[in-house]
Amino acid sequence: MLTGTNLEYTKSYNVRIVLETIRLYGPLSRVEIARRTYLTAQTVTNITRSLMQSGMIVEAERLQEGRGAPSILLKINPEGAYSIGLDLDKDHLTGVLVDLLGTPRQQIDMELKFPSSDEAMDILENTAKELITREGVELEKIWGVGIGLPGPFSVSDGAVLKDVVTPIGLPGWSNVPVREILSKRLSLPVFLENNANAAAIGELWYGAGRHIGTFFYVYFGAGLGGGVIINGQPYFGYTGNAGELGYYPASEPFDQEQNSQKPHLGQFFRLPSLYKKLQAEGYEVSNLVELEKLYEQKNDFLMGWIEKGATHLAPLVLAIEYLVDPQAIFFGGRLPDPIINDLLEKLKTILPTLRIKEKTSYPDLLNAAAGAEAAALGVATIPVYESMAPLPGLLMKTSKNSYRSLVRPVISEM
Amino acid sequence: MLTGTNLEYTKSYNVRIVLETIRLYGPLSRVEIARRTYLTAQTVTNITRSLMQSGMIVEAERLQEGRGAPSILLKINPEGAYSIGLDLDKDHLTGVLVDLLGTPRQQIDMELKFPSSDEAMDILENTAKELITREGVELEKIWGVGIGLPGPFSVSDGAVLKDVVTPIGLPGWSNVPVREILSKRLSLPVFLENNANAAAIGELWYGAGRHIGTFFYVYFGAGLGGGVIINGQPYFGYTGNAGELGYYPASEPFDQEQNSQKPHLGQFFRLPSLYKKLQAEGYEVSNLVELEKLYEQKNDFLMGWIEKGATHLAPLVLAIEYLVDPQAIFFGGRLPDPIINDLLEKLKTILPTLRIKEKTSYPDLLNAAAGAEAAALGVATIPVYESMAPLPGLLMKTSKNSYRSLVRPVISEM
DNA sequence: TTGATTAATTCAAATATTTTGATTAATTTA
DNA sequence: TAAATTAATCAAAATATTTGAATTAATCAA
Repeated sequence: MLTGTNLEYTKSYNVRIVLETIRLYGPLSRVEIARRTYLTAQTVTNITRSLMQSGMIVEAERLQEGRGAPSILLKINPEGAYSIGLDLDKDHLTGVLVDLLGTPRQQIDMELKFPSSDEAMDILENTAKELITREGVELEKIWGVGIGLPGPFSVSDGAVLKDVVTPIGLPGWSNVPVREILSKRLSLPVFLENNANAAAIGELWYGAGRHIGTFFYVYFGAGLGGGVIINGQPYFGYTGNAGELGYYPASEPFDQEQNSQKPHLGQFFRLPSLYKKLQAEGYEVSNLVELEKLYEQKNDFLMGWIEKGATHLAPLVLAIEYLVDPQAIFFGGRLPDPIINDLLEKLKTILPTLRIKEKTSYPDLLNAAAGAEAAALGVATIPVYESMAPLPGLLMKTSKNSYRSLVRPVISEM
Repeated sequence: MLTGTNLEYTKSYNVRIVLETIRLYGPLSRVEIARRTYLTAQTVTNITRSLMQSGMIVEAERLQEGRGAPSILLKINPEGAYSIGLDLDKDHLTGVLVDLLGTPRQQIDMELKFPSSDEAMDILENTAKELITREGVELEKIWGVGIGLPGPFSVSDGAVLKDVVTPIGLPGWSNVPVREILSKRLSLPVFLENNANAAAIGELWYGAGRHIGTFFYVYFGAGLGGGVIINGQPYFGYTGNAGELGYYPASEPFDQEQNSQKPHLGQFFRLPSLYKKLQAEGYEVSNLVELEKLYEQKNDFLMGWIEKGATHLAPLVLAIEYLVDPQAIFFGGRLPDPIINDLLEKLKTILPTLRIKEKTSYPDLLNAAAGAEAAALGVATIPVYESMAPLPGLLMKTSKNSYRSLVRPVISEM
């Protein structure tokens, strides 16, 4: 898979480069795009012409500054395409329909309790269809459906593309061909991703990651997950579980129920487990709104939980710092914003006590842009990312040009 | 830095793809190269013609199998180019001159004691010149000089390209323009790299990494370092210190002298510190040969040291497994081979006790191909890598096409 | 008001590289 | 010995970018 390239591939790549430049820095004039991409103005004219014909971009106002002909600004057409994201976890489903700029147009939330794979397929299908109906958009304009599932996955054959999944967090699921089932039922391209990676991709494409190329994303879902973005590209690891820090061993057990398993970090951040502990203390908390309310009351037990969480997270954050050396570490997902912020503050005081002082800069610890629906927005960006991002693999003559295809795939003897 | 591409870039990339295909799988016929790269036979003919003219490849024997015209096999010409690697550490210098196939032609070893930057510049210059004289090769055929220094580096301005360095491990060094000084004195391109990254690049280019795209390299030098290879590309991290696990905090202090610093893993694996401990126990050991001899005697104290080392390394190896998820973790550098092997065996028994059982495959723990001179061979490959590797950045219209340039560089507002 | 200047965009031709189709050469097979 | 097969190459076609000139639309200065 060490393949050459040609003009044809060059073109499709340049189209995406132009599109991405407009998306990130637009509205921009053709000449300005040429200046930034080092393409010629003529090439940009050619490319933008076809992009306008396909409705992906539109001309905006003229910009008059100084002498000469005023430039015509180009911008992404939000209605140029749509995408659907469905984030499924042990205890809930969030579905969103977004436009080309990532703006949510429709959203559906649902409480669940460990759905079986058959139940889940029906729920996912119906939610997608309901979103499309509500927005009243024709099927051709929808680029695809991204589906988020809780990682890690048990990958039986080492396949990088996870079409058939066995999510460890969803009991009873075993080698479910999610992609095949739903793409057939919905007549749309379907992409599967673990929700931590999805949240990271969302942050990369629409959030602060637009201007940060290398970051780690710590995702609070039903448990604890992680996603890695390296040089502007999602990084999945050899088995597809890179960044999965939920099962990192901990020194003490956190969860009485799950004492069959060795103690690990994900146990601590399991929301149902936190609710149960709070209920044992006499606080009636069973959802995020109530949790945030309790936090606003500066509840002692909750404060202690956050402090303890930061203490347990710190060594792993340090390992991320030393091993991955990212520009930033984002924290996001299904915890109330103020609680994440508090956790970050506490981490920021703990980390310096652990570090051996020698570097001049350390990764920023940041609260992720999208809130509780981060994963849903994240998976919704995958079809868009797949169609729009200037993936380096596009320049090579390989048949698979997925966002999951590697820059230089593992070399195999032929 | 989101740049387009064109035919010119396409060509230089295809040239490297052909070269790399021959290097990895050669000798190969033109048609076979075409089949593997998805280029046409005609294109391969054109490219190989110019590669033969520049002396990088040569025709080998004809291969007669079955009907049709026998194919003419092509292979890398070892004498097509040479490269020099100089690995400097706190206590030694290793210099090698290698040919295009990475075969060492000349080697120089030297014991040192914390050389000042001025002393080091002289030693490096003289060693390079001596290597060239001994081999008797003309300067034009030498693609460059790679210089390995102990990481981590203090990067004052966040520059990714480390032309001016302040290695923390070499006291007295401060913002030394190593690249400028030595490229002037030697009239050759000079590349700087920390020796763990260099060893990893060496393993990638000439070792087992030829067929493993994503791996971590744990490097035993004067202290403990690490290098990361992701999808066949060296990964450096945002500050250039990715994989630097030497300063990861440890639970107990290992080194009485350095008790001013907080305890960290690098202290444990410091060779001088081990020698001192052994001497305190009454064993006269002060170099690698004597250390290996002691190991062959199954010395109790040394065995205990290895066991303890494995115990302290295990949680970090697990973090690599969870965060980076590589196909393999290599262990190499300046520890005798049998000791590394022993350490690996012990790690392999400790790790399963730490893991929460849920994955079907784990990274292979492997002894690196090159021995004590891994870092020197590694830095020697950098000029070759820079000239030959099909770096994805080559396809983009950026001025800097170094092996350190990113696939999709950090996006900056213009 | 008008012509000169400036800058954005586009048309048309040139350029460079890959691809396509045909040709030549070398070997095996019947 | 002729047909079949495969490797390698020649020559022409195809395709995208680049180059250079032309067009368009604004400002500036007399």
